[in-house]
Amino acid sequence: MKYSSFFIPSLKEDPKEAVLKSHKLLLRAGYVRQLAGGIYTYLPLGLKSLRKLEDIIRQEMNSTGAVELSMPFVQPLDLWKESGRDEDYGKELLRFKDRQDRDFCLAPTYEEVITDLVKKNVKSYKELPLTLYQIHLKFRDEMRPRFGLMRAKEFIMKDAYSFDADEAGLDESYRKMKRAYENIFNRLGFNFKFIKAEAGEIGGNYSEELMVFSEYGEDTIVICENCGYAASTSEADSISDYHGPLESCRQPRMTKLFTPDKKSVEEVGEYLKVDKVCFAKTLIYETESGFIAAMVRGDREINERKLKKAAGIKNLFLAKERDVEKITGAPCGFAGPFGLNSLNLIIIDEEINNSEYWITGANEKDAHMANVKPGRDFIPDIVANIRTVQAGDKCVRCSGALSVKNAIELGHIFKLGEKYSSILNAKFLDEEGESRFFVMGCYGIGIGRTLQTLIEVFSDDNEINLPVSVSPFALAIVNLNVNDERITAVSEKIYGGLTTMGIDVIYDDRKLSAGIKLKDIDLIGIPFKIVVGNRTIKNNKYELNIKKDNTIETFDDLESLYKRIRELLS
RNA sequence: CGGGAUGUAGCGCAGUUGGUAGCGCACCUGCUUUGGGAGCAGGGGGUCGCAGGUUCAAAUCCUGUCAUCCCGACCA
Repeated sequence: MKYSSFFIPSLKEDPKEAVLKSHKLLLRAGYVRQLAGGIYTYLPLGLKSLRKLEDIIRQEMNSTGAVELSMPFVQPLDLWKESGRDEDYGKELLRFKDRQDRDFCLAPTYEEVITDLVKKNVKSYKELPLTLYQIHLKFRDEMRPRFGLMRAKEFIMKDAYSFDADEAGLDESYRKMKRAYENIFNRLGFNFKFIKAEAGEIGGNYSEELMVFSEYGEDTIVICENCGYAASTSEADSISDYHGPLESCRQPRMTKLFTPDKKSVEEVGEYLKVDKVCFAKTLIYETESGFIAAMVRGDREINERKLKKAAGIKNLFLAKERDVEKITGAPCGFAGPFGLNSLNLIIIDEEINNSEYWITGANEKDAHMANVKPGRDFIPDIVANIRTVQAGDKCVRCSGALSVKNAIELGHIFKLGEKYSSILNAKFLDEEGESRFFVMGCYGIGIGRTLQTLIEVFSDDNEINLPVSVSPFALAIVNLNVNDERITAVSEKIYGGLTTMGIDVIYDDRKLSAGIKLKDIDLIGIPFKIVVGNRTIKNNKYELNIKKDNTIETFDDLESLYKRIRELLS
């Protein structure tokens, strides 16, 4: 491909709408352009890269026996009403009407359509197991799309759906798919991990997320280097810590401390010169069944998901200031676990119960209470693990030190069981002639997000760096001076030679100064580069630049150059 | 949906107390250049996001609205 006839609108400066390195690079290198918030055009370069990524995924999917198809992006809303997800999905499901005034929606996912398809076309256990997949658009009307392709409203996904006769079959399909995912992400060179996850809107019995470690990931996950334990921060558990109480706090009754204008644990700790771990903080939450108080150690955060579960409630948010004042009789910042009005429940973290003599708020302006002892000074209704794991905590499995890392979710695999087949009444006949629901699984990979993550993880601030397998071109030839006949002759000879060899080459034949062309080629991320200029002619040697190692190899003749390239690309 | 920021040439930005809009890069023409974002000369390009209002006069002040981005909530 000649650069002059291709379309690569590269940008010299960072576009102001991008913050994330990978997002800036995608725009600067002419891979994508935004049309509206969360809606992108893939430019030729981005599309080439995307296709290569898709092919890797296709190969691995096909090798598990999965079969590709393509389902409609526009779907009748009736199907969603039937499954009940018309309501469940809420505003993320974009609805509209056709000219006949019939309701339709843009597909945020395809469980309904695939289940309907299989229901109508698969009748016997003899046709199972069956795994179907597709690679194409989904649309979710996100409240806040951001970071380029990382969280877009319209995005490309690989989604696969398995159909089995029973649970054992599902387990096998799931296992195969998980292995395919491992192959895919290993081929891409990612450092990743599967973690157990909440099933969310898709639902089902069991699911795992494929997380790739990256500083800028939107998710935080907890991992144990020692035993391999990994879980999302919202799920992770750690062994309760025990901090012995301060000697000075070991008193037979509570003692009031004067803490003028000191509200946060931070402020009070500094004022009293006491470590944050000696505090127990009390937070008031509003729930569907009234107000509750929750306590964790001063240096910790409450895990609201765990709190909901332990308290048996669904909705939870921090009480408004005015309500806190009503309940505690003091301004925000001085809440303690005793003498609380109109409160339904006090739930405390295990760590609070394990130790004694805490410092808490005194429910009085400018005062805190020391020597507070659970069971003596207040009676908790529930003791449970309601804290968020933090770095340094002890692993629940092996007591090793846990660390907390940011990660990006690139894949999610689910055991759905009979969730959709039962709702949509999708059945087959088993060996005994009995009618049974299909046992399903579903498996997704965010493709655009994966492409951007490759760039995020492997590139530096000014140059995209992609593995050869997904780079838009394998090799670039840069003609430094198209006005020089000798240089052009050599460039074109190499271009012809490599093209004949079937190598995906981009040849920069533009009438521009050398610097611009070199910068552009480096920016767009081509792994190998042959520069042809005066030096080539003078020395009668060919130069091959290997981007990954930042090295240059020189060759006396084209044969040895071609041989080396063939070697590098194999 | 709450909080915040920004909308001026293709891109990045400046524009003071209100007085008829500018810089860099890019673009076009010509010549000279070509191993890391070239030089000289000439040139084109704007409904200052949009709609109202105040004023003799609005990019500038006021009101509304739309868009984009960030934080949060939400979702995965």
